[in-house]
Amino acid sequence: MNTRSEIAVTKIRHAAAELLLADGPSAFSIDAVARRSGVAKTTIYRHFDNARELLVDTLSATLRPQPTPNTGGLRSDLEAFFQTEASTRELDELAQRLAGLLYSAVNDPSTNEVLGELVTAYTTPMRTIVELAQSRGEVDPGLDLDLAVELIQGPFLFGFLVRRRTYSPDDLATLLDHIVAGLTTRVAASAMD
Amino acid sequence: MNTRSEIAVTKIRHAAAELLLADGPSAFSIDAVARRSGVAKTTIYRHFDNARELLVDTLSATLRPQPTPNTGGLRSDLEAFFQTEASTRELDELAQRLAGLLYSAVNDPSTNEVLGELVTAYTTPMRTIVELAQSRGEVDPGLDLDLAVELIQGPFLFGFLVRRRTYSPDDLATLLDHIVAGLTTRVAASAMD
Amino acid sequence: MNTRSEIAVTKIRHAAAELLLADGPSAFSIDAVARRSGVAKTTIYRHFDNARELLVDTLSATLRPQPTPNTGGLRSDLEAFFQTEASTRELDELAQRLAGLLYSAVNDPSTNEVLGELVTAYTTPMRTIVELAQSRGEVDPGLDLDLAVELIQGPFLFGFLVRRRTYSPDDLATLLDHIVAGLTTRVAASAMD
Amino acid sequence: MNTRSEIAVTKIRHAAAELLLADGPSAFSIDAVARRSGVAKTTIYRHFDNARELLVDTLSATLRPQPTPNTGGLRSDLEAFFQTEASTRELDELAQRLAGLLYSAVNDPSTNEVLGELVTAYTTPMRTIVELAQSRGEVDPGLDLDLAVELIQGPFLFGFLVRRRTYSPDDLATLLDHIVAGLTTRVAASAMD
DNA sequence: TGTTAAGCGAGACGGTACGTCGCGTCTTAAT
DNA sequence: ATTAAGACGCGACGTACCGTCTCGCTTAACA
Repeated sequence: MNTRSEIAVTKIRHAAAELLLADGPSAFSIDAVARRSGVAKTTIYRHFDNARELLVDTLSATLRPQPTPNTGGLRSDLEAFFQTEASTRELDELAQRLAGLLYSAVNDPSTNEVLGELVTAYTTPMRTIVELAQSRGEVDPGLDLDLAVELIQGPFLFGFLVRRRTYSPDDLATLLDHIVAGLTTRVAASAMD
Repeated sequence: MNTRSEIAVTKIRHAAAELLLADGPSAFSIDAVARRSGVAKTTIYRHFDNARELLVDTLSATLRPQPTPNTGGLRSDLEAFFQTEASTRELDELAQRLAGLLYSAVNDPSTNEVLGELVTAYTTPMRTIVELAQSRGEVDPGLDLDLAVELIQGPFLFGFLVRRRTYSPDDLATLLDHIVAGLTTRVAASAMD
Repeated sequence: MNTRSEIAVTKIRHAAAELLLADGPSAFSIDAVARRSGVAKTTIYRHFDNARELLVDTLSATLRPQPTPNTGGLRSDLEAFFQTEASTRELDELAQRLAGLLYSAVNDPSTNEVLGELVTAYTTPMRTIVELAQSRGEVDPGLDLDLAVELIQGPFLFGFLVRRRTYSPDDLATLLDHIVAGLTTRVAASAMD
Repeated sequence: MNTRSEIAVTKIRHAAAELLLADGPSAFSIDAVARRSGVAKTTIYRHFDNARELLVDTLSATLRPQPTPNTGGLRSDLEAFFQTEASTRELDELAQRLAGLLYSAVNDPSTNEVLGELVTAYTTPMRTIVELAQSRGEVDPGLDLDLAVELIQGPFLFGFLVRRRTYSPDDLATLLDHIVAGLTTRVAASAMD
């Protein structure tokens, strides 16, 4: 398909992504995208309701899910997952995009829906890792997958987004050790509380 | 002290907080603050370098650290900490402020410093909780406090900021169970990696 | 043509002229013109580079050249010209506009060009009067037209702008008598100096 | 007298004159004068009611009257007067100051009074020149001195302020020839008109 | 010789205008 | 019917200057 619309939208998306990644979110504006893409502002607004929507579209386009490792063990799956992750050097850009997305989502319900879909897509590999561990008996099959994802991803999110830190291999190992220990420990029925 | 400056700054801060909490961050602007506070725009700029700075000032003013519980055990300390936290209903506002802060910090170095101080202030109670647990022998005294904080706070941050969820008492208990299990498990020297 | 631009520019010019004539130049500002005209400030700046340019545009729009009398004689031509002129009661306003224009021109090169064009337009009738007198033999055909204009208009400019005076018919007659006498006298070759 | 007030006023005047002459009227402001003079803004306002007053004070301080030549003849007196004048290269600055003064006077009655005094002071030499010519019989003793001054100074004012031109010696001679011719011609009783 | 009041510096205040940028809407003409 | 081109109203941005207003500190003159 090469309709005029599609060509225009493609140009818009390219220009938007370039602006966002090269010059940061403060350089991102409909006017700037129009200038850079050569597409008229009117046309942009025909395809994106407002600036936030284009921003979110662009942000989410740059957040690509990880592949799902399958090494046969929880600990090594997680290592594989986060090592790939940790090898990325565009952590700063990623943080910018993620923060922008969270900020938009928190202030705008429709963006929040987009975020929901993105989170689903993004956490699917992790859910699969946990499900495999559960089927292997490493993890309590009764453990809610959402909770598991939070237990695993949460510490990294905190370090990444709040502390803006990176992990040394030692730190990464320690973190994973404790996360895996927490996950694999069978826990007393919490209904006692 | 009741100098003219201090009166003006107080008025500015009040108006800024009102605007931010009542009408959301999109209603926040220097002009709006000037109008609402009755303080001249010039005066605002005399005390705050730019709009972002006033925004960050306002956001951080509304993020108040938790008290540090001391119940004699890690698990019960955490319960106390998060139950207080969880009982709050202004989670949405808190999320907005936090996301705004993270978003600003990620795009502006000077804001990032402010965030750093805030994080320090905010995580101090949690560090104390962990230190007490270490002195009691519940937690490995060799565990880095930053990592510990990430292991504890991370899952909640993920749930809170990314998933925008609240926890049922059961979920909360399960989460704490696994977190505590992870923390209290002595872990083999990670130098093996 | 009734394009949007032209409508806007017309509104701007009207409001600017009203402000300038009614409340004086100190009441003239882009913001005030925007308020009164109902045209957005942005739009004003789209058509006028800055406040001074709009001011000069407005000042010059209100300076309209005189018609050229042709009575058959220099003296009576001048009488006709200045009687029309002298009958005007908006001398004060005219002085304001003229002084504003001179002041702007003297401090800004681009305004000076505008002034040059205005002066050309404004002195054309007088040049014609002199040329006719030269063709009739009343005035030395070798006399530079610029000098002639200065000789004629200069005294009135001085009285009008510096002295802020008006002329009684007697005074006017005396002035014209001497001016005409000066012009019609054949003068020795000035190369003697 | 070297009271504190006088020292302050002197500093203010110096700074004001420097600013006005060096950087032009657009650089002239109370704040700038305060900065440059080291005198507090408060003190400036204690001695000058407002910015315009200080501006006019400064402008008039830089306009110094010419000496009165006395060569024994009208034509040579005028030559002497205007040659001195014409030799000055600060014509541009003079034009700026004069235009500023006229502009202020035309828009503010109290400034207009100041202008009146300045004009009187400035035209006194010319009045004296004419009076001498009248006593010599060169000029009609019945000619009003104000009119005479306008006839003489007017053409130069026009050329100077409106045309921003300078005169070649030839042009100057021609101008003076015609002016003198106009002045020395006995004119029929103008009551005929 | 002290005391007191005027004048001073320092600088914040409310206010208005400046000129710029981005938003989202609208109109016109070309494709 | 869709697009390009670009003006429009709106409103925030951050800056400069206006003239006013405390404040203490310093002088000078008076008691």
